[in-house]
Amino acid sequence: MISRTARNALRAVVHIAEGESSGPVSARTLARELDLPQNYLSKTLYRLVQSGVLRAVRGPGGGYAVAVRAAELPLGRIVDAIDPEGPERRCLLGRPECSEVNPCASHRRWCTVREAIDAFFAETTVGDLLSAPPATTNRGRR
Amino acid sequence: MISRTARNALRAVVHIAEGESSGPVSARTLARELDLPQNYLSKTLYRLVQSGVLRAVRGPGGGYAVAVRAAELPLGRIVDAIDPEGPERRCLLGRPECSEVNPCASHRRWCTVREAIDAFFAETTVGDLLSAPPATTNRGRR
DNA sequence: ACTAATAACCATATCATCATGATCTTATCT
DNA sequence: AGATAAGATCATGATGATATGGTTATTAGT
Repeated sequence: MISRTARNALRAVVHIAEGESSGPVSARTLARELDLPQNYLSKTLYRLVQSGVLRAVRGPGGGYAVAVRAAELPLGRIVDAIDPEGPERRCLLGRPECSEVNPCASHRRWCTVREAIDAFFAETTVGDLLSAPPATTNRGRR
Repeated sequence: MISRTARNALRAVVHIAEGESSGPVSARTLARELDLPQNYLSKTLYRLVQSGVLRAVRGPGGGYAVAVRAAELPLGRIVDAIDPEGPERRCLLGRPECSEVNPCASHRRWCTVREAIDAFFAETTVGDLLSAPPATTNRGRR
């Protein structure tokens, strides 16, 4: 569905957004807390910086911070920045000639599914994933 | 979404089902007509035989035939036979603790999407993909 | 029995993704 | 200016999916 790297990116951005008030989060800290290799994560974070999702602050005390308000950051924007090709756009059977004008029999039904997926990534934001950490006491946030 | 191998399997089964009346189709013929490497396809077909989707006939004049009526063969049965793990069942963020009893914020919405996908593969059959080949005259099948 | 067609199987190569380790660049602080 | 913390980048290795080539087993026809 989405690549492993993209899932890591989602986790990272959510984590960064959660610690937003305590200043930028370093790749080192992130790597430890998400249990991911630092350099691999670093590359992912860099792509997010390039695509404008994150802000990078260099030097001591630096790290990464979200560049967009979490509530206005759809998950799709993160996934698009990471997954090279985006989700498969072709016909399920790979029929090249299958399109809106000349749909194969499954095309219509498959489109419905694809639209549900697209809607999810377009409408769910990082903000939706914040807070309410299940196992934590939830003292009147917001 | 589904692996490339699974997509090849779908194409193969559809192709075999389409030529059902002319007897079994050999791997060689299939490979040529689908433009796939024969041995790779062969392995895929074998898995479909093992899972009861296809019937294999050995010896001269042999080949593969569908073992189930196309209209009663959901695409999911083919995909399941090929894709080792099946579709990702975990939380989008990979949170291990995220489940029905303790859903993360995106869980509910994501489930909706997953259900749409599951429904597609459960309800769309090979029969739905047969016939109506766009460029062919469609003389009153059924 | 022999031959040929065909599926079944095995060993290896290729390629993309994922991951690791080392090094370079930039910024802050003293 | 020098030391240090941090991001950016490069080169390489590991892993799994994909693909290839060859070998063996089974069946049909003669």
